[in-house]
Amino acid sequence: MVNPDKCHLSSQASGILEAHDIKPTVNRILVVKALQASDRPLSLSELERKLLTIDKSGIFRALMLFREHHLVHVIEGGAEGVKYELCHSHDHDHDTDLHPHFYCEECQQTFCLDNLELPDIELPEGYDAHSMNLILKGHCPDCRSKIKH
Amino acid sequence: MVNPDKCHLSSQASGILEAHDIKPTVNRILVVKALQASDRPLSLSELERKLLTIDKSGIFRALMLFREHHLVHVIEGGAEGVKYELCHSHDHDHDTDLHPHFYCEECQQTFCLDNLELPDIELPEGYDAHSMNLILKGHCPDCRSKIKH
DNA sequence: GTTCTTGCAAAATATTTGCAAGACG
DNA sequence: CGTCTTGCAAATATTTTGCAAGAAC
Repeated sequence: MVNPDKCHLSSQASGILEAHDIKPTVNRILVVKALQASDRPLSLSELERKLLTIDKSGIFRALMLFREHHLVHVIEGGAEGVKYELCHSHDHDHDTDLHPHFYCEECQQTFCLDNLELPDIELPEGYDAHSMNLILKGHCPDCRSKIKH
Repeated sequence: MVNPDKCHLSSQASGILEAHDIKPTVNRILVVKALQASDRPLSLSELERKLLTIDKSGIFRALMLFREHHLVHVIEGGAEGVKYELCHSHDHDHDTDLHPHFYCEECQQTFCLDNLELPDIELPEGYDAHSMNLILKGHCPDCRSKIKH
């Protein structure tokens, strides 16, 4: 659970990192800010393009660390490999704010459908799930209107 | 829609291929049979390991062709990249038999939950989806019992 | 003979690690 | 000083393509 003492700094990147028990180094702060600045999940290579001062291995290691500490979660599917997105929940031990995503096959962007809930799936006896990855594919509103006209 | 004339051979791999308007070559038949023999989706490298006589590029090209002709669909997420699964529907122009999958983080296998339906997601205005990829992650019944004891 | 299919090699992508130098405390 | 972090280079892994030889029709 979240420790309230750790939260009052959360709007700053370094505060977020500390709240997740991650030492806030310069590079890590930049990675968090890049993720904060985006309204959609970003792949490693997208982050590389935005963070020219950091080597990709550094970005990668930051993301792995963030994932362990439940500061980012991972979205698979769509294309261009795995994408990363900041967790917005205040639960620092689990990924509780997962939501569906939409991958546009035209512009190849992944959108968060964060006002939609993940469905409740009744698993067969014996299965034990702790997370869900749901991606819809098709055309986003922008591309759809461009194609029409 | 399906042409009934094309269907009476469908239990044979070559019949399935023809029903999907794919010329049944030796290699393609082998790929179809490998997929038929599996109760779960297979990745390209898993197919490579099963089909030692065919080069991976050949398997890859067969799968791409099958995908275009809606003979396989693609499951993303889990790990070890993309997996392929035979379509079982008789609709040769769309993927209509999609279902959720379960990825076991212990044995790293992907299971079909083909008795479960994909949920109905109410997309926001403007989005237009034609397919859905839903993967649950956790532990499968086998691994779960092994871990317990 | 023309088109289709295949294997091989290699390119293109993506992910991950080793290691030594430097920063931090 | 000892530990943690970083950049660089390189190893892995995965997917995809070019091309020429051979098969199919």
